[in-house]
Amino acid sequence: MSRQKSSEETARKLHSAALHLMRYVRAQDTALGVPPAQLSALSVVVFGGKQSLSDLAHAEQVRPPTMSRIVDALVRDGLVKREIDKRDRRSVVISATDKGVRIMHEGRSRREKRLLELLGGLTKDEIDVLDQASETISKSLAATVH
Amino acid sequence: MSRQKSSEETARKLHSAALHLMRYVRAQDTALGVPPAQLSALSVVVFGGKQSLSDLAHAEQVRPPTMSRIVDALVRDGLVKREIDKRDRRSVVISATDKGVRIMHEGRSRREKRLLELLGGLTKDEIDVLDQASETISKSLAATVH
DNA sequence: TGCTAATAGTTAGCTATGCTAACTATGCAG
DNA sequence: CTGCATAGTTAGCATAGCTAACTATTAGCA
Repeated sequence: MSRQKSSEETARKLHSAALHLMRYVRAQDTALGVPPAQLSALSVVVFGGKQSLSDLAHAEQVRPPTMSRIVDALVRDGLVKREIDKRDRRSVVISATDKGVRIMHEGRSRREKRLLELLGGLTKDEIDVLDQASETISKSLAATVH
Repeated sequence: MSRQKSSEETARKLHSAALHLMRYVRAQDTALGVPPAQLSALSVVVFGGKQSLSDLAHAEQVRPPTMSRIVDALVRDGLVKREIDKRDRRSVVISATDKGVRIMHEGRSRREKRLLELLGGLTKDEIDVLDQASETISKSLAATVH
């Protein structure tokens, strides 16, 4: 029987757990040799498909000039392609190259492997609790429009 | 009745939930006017007490030159004090000023308020699941030495 | 004791990443 | 066709990460 926890205490523990978990998985990314902002933008393009620079900037919560420069670096390193939209020549369409897709999949696999190592020492019940908690968080965040 | 989930799926969901949760709470920090690396270092000093620059760099997982510059900015803005250690004059001791403590407490309160808003829409059972999940993650991370 | 090695920080200089302001090019409304 | 709106880029600033090289201090030991 679990005693009643205060929401305040749960909020603090949740914050700490999420903070350290992200720090733990992000450590894997350095092996790819792609800096964090570029890697994050690349993941949006690889898993979300080709899109405009504005859309990409919005998805990553940065301003267009910041994303423009991140795309510069990704193009320079051959991870994405930048093309003018034929229907609106002001707009550019960013899409992943084969190399970009390959690197992103390697990155995802590394991060998942790292997380699976962590889950490896847990019981089925504990994993089920993590699964439910993840659902709850995602659902709450989706409901809180921002 | 929950069906059997694969660990792979849980790992992906957990990663996504933690990523978006951190993005959500971090958005509160901009109101403080203290950049992210400085705010994070300040929290270590405020909640962990006075310590050397090396200890601080280690806690934040950055190199000493990086932390030296972050401390420069915090000293410039009057949030921490930098003093020479009397017992080892090579070493410096970083401690929070009253202003640093005040700002950090305000930041923590903002983040917690934000998280509590999120937890506010949940049932007691759902919060209990989040509490257990947080415990499990923290325990696993502590057990995995790195 | 006095030389040598180790340790703690800083400085210099590079890259990356965030911003705003100001600009160019294109599209749209009338 | 004129004028405003929109998409992106350029320029310039601040922050934050790194390594290499430096200074100052301490510790080890022959």
